[in-house]
Amino acid sequence: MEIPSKFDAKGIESKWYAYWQENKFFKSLPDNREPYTIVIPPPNVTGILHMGHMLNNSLQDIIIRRARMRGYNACWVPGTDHASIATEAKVVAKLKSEGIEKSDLTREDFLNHAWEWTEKYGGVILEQLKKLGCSCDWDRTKFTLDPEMTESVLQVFVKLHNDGLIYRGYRMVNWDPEAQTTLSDEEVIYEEKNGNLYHIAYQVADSDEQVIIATTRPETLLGDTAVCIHPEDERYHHLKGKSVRVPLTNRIIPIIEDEYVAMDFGTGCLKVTPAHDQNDKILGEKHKLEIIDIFNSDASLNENGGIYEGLDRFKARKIIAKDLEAQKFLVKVETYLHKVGVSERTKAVIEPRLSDQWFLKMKDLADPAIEAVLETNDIELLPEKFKNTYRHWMENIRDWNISRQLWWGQRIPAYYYGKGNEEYVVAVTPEEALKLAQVKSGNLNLKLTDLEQDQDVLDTWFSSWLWPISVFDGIRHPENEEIQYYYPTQDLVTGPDILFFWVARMIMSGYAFRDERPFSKVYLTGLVRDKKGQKMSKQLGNSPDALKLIEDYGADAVRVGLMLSSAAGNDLLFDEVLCQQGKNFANKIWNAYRLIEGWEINEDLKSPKVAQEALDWYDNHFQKTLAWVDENFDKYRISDALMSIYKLLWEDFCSWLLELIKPEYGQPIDRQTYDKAIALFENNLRILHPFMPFITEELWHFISTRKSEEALTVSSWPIVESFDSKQITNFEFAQEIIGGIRNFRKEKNISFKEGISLYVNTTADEFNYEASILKLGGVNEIHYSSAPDDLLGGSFRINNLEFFIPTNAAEDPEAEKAKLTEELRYTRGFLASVEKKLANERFVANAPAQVIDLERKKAADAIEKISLLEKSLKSF
RNA sequence: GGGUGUUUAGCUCAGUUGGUUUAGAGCGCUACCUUGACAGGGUAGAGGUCAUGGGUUCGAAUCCCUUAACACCCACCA
Repeated sequence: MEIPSKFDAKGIESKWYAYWQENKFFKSLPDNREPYTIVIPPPNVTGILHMGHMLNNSLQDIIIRRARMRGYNACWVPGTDHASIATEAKVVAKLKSEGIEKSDLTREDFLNHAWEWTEKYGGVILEQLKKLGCSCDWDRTKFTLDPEMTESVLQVFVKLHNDGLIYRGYRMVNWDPEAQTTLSDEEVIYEEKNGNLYHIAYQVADSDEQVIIATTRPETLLGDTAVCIHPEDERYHHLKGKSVRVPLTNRIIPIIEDEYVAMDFGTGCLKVTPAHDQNDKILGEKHKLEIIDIFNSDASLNENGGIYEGLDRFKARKIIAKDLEAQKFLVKVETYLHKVGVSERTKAVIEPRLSDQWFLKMKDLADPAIEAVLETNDIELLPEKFKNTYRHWMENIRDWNISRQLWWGQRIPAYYYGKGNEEYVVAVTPEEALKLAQVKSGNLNLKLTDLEQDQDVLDTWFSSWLWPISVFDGIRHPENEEIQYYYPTQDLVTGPDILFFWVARMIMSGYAFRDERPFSKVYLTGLVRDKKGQKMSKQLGNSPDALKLIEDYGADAVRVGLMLSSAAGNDLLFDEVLCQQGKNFANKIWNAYRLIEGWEINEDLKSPKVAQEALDWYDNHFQKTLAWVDENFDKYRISDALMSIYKLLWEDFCSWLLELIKPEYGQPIDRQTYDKAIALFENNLRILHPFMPFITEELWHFISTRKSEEALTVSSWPIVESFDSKQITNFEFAQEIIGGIRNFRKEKNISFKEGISLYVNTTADEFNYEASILKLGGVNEIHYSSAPDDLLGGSFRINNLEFFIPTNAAEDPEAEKAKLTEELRYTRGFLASVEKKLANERFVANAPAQVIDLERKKAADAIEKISLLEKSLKSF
């Protein structure tokens, strides 16, 4: 088959992906091989591929492809997440654009719209992963809202509830007024914002005196139910037991004392609004204060807002500030930099709000998860620095608010049969709930229609924390073959931003529901930033279109581009030039094969010495590199592994090996050299395949006609054999000599085509790779002796050998002399530093013998070189 | 406010338990090469007081402390 002169990535990618799929190479079923399992971090079902996904999934693909080639039963489970708040927000926005309000729809209607949306856009991202080359077992694709997945979630809820770990509580939660739902603490991001600190005067009841209170939120004074001072604050001693009048209202509220108040902040006097602040709520409980909730669910003021009812909170703040000023209650306003919590999804400012929510107790779940990561090393976090972050969060873990006031998600399986706080039951199905309710209430006449299911759904992460188990149906059927075989999985590759959201919770669920770790290694990638170091985001518009990159450069090139500088845990500064580098690399490999393929084979030729030398060296060098690559893989240093393969192919294989075995132009090659070169090239393709699956598969099939079972993707990863490092060192020396010759030619302007002679002051037996030096140095003959004194030419030195090359033209003696003088100066300086060390008695006494010997050898070599240089200089 | 991490060539980063020719790679840069697989190429070269100041040691980019800058995480200070 004729190989095209240009490598066309686009043309071959879909071809090979289809081929892999048709042959079910990515499909995995339990068998007697050892499993190697990765579950994908499920992207949002309606999401589209961005740079973070590309990085993350390229890594997973590289790891799983190598595992497959190493003979493991490799299983990469794909899927998507329903992402309740994000997806619901998108659906609400879409309906709004059509003039439909969510509040006008029934729950059922809304869910129909949501499913329609999901079916339309869902899975787009999975198709995009295929374009990237991801070798997932697509038959296993899961969605967190699949019926089996949902059932698993509900079973877990019921179990945890029955174990007393899930409870219902009237608590202060983070309320997102835009999405109209609560958020977990992790979903709130604190942003530094410039706000105002309003100093407001509260009139002391039955007195002319005022107390000044500083607040950032004047509108909440409508919900004030006390003013608090520190019991030891002498400024306010006389106010103990008195009351104040809330400005703008006629309410009289007590002055209470509590040590919670910081005397040195603001005025040392605090207004207490138990309905709208976590700490105020605690104070309120302690001092049995009234709770006045002043907000509607959209954060507009409710009937408790009096004349301000109906106003949005920010509008109300402005108007109230104005009114306070008009009525002389506003003493002063300072600008104040403080942190404001906003919703991760909607960016709306979070409102602390009291409401009934479901919580999961975390302490008991956390203990085994702490032990696994920090004590037994059952689970390894890479890079290790995340252990500290993990420890801190886990040791201070708080109960998890798992209810969301949304419709898109798993509805909480709690069924109310009465109005009382405890008049509910929890069960996976309504039928089971009914039975339980009949027993609990003692009313056997209860009917299904008497039950009312909780309106809330569960936090998305309450389904994804089961992911490694539920994708193998291990919740519903803990003994099934799949979960027994594939669980625990090997690696989890994800971003550190979801270490708490997801990773930590999966670890907890793993021990809770299977008594075993969910994975053994967590590879935390960095963020993808642009080359200026800014985080890539839609808002900034600095994120390249992932698919366009693949289109422009090819999937292999983009993968290489991403991997070239992405050490674990380090942010990746992405620049398109990296993809160009990847593309150039693909081109290089392509052309390397074109060169070999173009050689005509002559069966009668014997293989030349230079080819034997070179092939032998490369064989050894390949083994050495392979060992290094394996070592880097074991340490999850994927970019280092790639870089050594990159250099192996580009420099060692193309620039050295191929140049050495290349026959003269138009001449045929011998069979032995050709076959060996092909075999070595095949090994190159094997180790490159996980990184660049498409081009390597393409070339693999060009090399010979192969049956499907001989596809590269299911071939084998080479096994490290022993290698002769002496040979490698010897060749490196030959490379230096060749470099010296090339440098010499350049300095003296001697064309490569012009053959030269070489004199060297050593014996032939000490000289390895002679044939290679002859060929790549363009050397006609080597004389193993010093050059005759009267011969015109120039010299250079490698280690303590002196090389001399005769030239026709007389050399510029001054230049030659200057060069020698400079070399001499350097070598003397070097010798001096070594001798200084050796002269130090304590060094000789304390350093290991090896180190001292080495220093002595350095000194001896330097002395020898100095004498060479001095001798040469004398001839001027 | 607390914590963690980073700081090595123009850029992005290695530097493996302190000693391997007075620091390495890739990219970029410079010079030369219309070489027959590849100009998306070849050959060679320049470029670093290892952030700062101190300390430990025979010996420090590597260990300890100070300072500075940056990044991230956590936290209820109105």
